Amino acid sequence: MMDTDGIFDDLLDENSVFKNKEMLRPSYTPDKLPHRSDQINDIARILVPALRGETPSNILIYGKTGTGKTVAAKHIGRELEKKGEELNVNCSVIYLNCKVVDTQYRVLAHLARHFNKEVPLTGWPTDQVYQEFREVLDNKKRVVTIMLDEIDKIIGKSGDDILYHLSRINQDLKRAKVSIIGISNDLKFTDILDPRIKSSLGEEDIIFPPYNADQLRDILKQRSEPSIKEEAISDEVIPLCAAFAAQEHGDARRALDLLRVSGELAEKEGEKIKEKHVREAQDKIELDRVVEVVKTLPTQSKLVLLCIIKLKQFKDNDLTTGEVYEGYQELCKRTNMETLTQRRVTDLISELDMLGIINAVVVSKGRYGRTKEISLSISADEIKEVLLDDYRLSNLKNYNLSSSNQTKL
DNA sequence: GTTCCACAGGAACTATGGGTAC
DNA sequence: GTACCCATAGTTCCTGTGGAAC
Repeated sequence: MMDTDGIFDDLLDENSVFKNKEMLRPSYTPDKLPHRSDQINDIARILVPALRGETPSNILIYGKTGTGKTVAAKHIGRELEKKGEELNVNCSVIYLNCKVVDTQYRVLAHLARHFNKEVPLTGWPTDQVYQEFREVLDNKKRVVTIMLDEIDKIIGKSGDDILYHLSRINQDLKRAKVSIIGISNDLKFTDILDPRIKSSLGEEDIIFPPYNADQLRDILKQRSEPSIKEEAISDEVIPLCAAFAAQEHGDARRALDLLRVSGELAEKEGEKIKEKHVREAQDKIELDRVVEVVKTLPTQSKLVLLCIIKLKQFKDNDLTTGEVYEGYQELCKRTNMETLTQRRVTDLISELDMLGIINAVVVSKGRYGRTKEISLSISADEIKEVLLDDYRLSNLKNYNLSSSNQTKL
């Protein structure tokens, strides 16, 4: 008999700080959305013709991540379908995330399948899928609201055509009526839209502004009451989570993540949630984000990053593009990898900068040229481990860049 | 004021691979 | 099955640039 029998019994018996952790996950849609009643009422006012069997105006919803756009849209969608059932009006809402369903063909196929029309994953001409969708949609009287989340992800990716078709589909329909809700993080995405699509799609614009710290506190209170045991949380925790998330452009998702991770850390230590757990959670979330980004970098970017980390071991002040490129060439030779041009490596450095992994500033050193000063903005040790996990880079574990390189530094 | 360095970064192009049309 | 389209990654070529040195 193994002494690990009943391991789950022990863990289940542990004092948990949570009553229902699921309510703190971003995927959970609450019944009430604090501080979004104006936006919800505006959208509802635009959609109410659907309940009378008329076509609602198309809507574009804008707002940064974590401002409640998707949650609000889904909430309204549910309410609309519920009310439609009560009133015996055939009113349906189809939600699509354009980051996942990201081509014209896939969008149309997804819509057709919603009405039980079988469409192969590939093979049909897009026009045929459109025709099939239109026919199945129009076979009875109904009002359909199509929600296209992250709509900016299909713009310019043959997505202009699908938006053009969908925004004009009502002209080809006899019984059914369609309205479109586009949801975007990018306030400027309509700038690159065809003006014809822009005018028909954006009949109504709704903006979701970022939450401030007070509003985030209300949201956290509302979610924490049913999800965290009252005696398991200190008073300062919610205001601190709200303050941290308010600094990150008022992101409610970040605030909820902070609270959930703080709870998990406190639970692991068998304590109630305190300020220190929030601060630890803040670091953990940031590190997890960076680790995730680094893991999914292309190998060449990983090599550039590893080169920067290795060079920084021997140099206190910032590195220049030239130094990094020299070191990078050496690592390429060592790993038998193809060496990219300096032009390309410059771009990779800029990309790493944009991801917040390194900090690269263009500086002029007068007669000694113009370059980028590069420093790390993350903890080198943890990221180095992640990079060396890549089998193509693993033989660089104990390799130091050549002495000629280091003496120059 | 001019020169010069060490790049930055734009533009135009090619190669490649996956999706789409027929 | 094949031709075509398009996005992405990368290259080559080029002009532009801030400021120390002269």
